[in-house]
Amino acid sequence: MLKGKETTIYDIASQLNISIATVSRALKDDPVVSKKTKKKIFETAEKMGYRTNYYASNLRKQQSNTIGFMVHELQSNFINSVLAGVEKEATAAGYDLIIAHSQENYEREVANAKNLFHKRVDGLITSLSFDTKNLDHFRPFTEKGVPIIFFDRVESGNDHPVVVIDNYKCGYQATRHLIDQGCKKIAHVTSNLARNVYTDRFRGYRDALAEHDLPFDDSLVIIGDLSEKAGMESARRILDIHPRPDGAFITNDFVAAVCIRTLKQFDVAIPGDIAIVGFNNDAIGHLIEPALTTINYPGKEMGEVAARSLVNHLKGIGSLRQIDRIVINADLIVRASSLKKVDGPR
Amino acid sequence: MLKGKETTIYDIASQLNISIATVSRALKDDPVVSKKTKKKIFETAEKMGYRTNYYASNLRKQQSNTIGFMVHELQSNFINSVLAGVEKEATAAGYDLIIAHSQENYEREVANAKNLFHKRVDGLITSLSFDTKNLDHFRPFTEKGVPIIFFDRVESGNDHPVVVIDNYKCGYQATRHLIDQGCKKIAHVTSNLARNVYTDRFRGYRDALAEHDLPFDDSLVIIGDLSEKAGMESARRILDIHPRPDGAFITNDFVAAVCIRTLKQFDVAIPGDIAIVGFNNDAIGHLIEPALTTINYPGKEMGEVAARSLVNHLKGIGSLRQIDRIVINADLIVRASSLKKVDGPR
DNA sequence: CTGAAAGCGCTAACAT
DNA sequence: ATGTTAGCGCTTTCAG
Repeated sequence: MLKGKETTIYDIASQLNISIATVSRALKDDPVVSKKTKKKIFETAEKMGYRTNYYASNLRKQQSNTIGFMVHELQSNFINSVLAGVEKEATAAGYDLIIAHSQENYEREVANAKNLFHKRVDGLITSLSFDTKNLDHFRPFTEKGVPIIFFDRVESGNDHPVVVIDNYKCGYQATRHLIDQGCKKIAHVTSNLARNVYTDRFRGYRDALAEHDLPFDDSLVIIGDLSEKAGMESARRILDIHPRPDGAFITNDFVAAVCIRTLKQFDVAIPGDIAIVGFNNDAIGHLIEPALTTINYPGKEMGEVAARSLVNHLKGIGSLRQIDRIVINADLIVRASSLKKVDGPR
Repeated sequence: MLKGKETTIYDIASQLNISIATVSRALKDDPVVSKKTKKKIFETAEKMGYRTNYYASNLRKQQSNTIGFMVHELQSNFINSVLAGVEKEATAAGYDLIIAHSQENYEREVANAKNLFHKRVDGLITSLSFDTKNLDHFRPFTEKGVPIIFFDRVESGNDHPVVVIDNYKCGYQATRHLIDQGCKKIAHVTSNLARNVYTDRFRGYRDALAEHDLPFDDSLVIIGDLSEKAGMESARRILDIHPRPDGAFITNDFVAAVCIRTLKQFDVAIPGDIAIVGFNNDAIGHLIEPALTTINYPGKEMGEVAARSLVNHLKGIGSLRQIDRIVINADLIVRASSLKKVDGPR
């Protein structure tokens, strides 16, 4: 970016003996410029290797054409699906993306938010960290009127639109499915119950139990982070329960996969002894054995919807102000790991 | 970004009755400004809710503080590890990231390159698409002196530094390991042999065979893309070979996992009938059964190294000019899927 | 140590 | 349909 003088609209203008205003207009395809001059301008721009200086343009226009994407973790299948969706829509609409990840850490999230604010993103798409306590760090955005869309892990009761799935329903469905399969004692392996996604799934689990006259038992709820270690520990915790549960609803496919592996090592038959339902529909789900029953959580669609809504708002096509939440479809995918009644494939 | 007037250095200056130059200097912690004025300036900046206008700053300084990250695919474990590494280093050094993905498509890659060039990235980190034919679209960068670092999928014989693993050695190691396990007929499931990563692994495979007096047989080389469908087809191709291979080196863990699943469905014992080695060390590897022997391809480290090298070059600490390639360590991880001689863990 | 002033490249209101 | 011009907010000589 340093070598060789950059061509500017001044260069094009003087080359063609016209004014910079005309060049500027032509370059943005303003219909007010005649076809002929436009053509000349485009040609010489091309010839002279002109490239727009977005810094000058943004400075002048007072907008950044940039969307911030701040998430708790980048190395996650789900988040990456979302990112792919966001990237697709944002690029299509001519927006850049600045990404920041908080490594599940509140302090870092605050720092990232500050940074994105200073970078003057036009809008923000974000999912909260594990231990995010409050939303104060988003206040500057609100004050400047920078729209924020939360997805997946969201905080209830704020003014920002939210893109989510119906976690309650999914939790209910998953548990209900296990009950339908004849499970009487269903463990629930999950994560930080302060986060909406997990509370809602938990409520679904509880209500499904209640509606089918199964007792809720606190000791069946196993909480951990989403690590492999936590998965193995959860499996051991399940093994320590007597009598042993005959079903488990695990709110993360990776953890479910680790659990299944560990349980099998202890000669527990899946689904025979314990039927298992995961969550997310990661690729691992149908590669492990038995194939994992799970909830399909369509990240890419979620990203597309979030980005599209944000972009439309920014462009003045429709507003986010009227929107409280957008709920994306998510469904149960039944595979072998939960099928007690019918024989699974193979 | 529109609501409420932004505070500028002018506001701070007039508030404090000093010049904007001093404010500007203080804000970047220029040692030439006295401690006292600096303190005052920081305080009122904070109080007035000042935020740097990077567009003005970049315009003035003629640099973007932005790094482009252009890859063939965003929904890939490997790429995401790399991205995580790049993001970490770039953020630490105060650079923004613009990401673009080409969906394995040459035309889109060309368009993305053009876009990033126009966005004036200070440097570019990229991995080529499946069918990228030439590097012409990178010429503008070269001409302007914008440094490019290629990783993973690279084109040989260009002037840009490259961050890779020793694919040849890894291919050799993987094959050698299978030979050590007693395999006599080893299939090779891989992808587009025009891409360095796959050619090099292929050469390693061939040479390992040759060195151990095993004949090379063209019909044992199975080429496909990296999809699930391709994985299943590859497995069927293997099954169609008579006599059946007793080993397979598959250059992608996901494809390997699909192959294993499919082979098992046809009652082929892994590793008993066919020993298998994958590539990448994705998480699936140790969740499937048997656990997958693979090559650990450390994406995050690769991203970190690439970004750090680029950043250092941009900051003038060390230059990329002297560097042709940086080779990251990658090693064989032996798990059950290839262990014919010893019994694997369960 | 501080200030004055020029100018980075562009947009848009206002002319013509 | 085209031109003139005033900034957008910052950095950086050059002067003091």
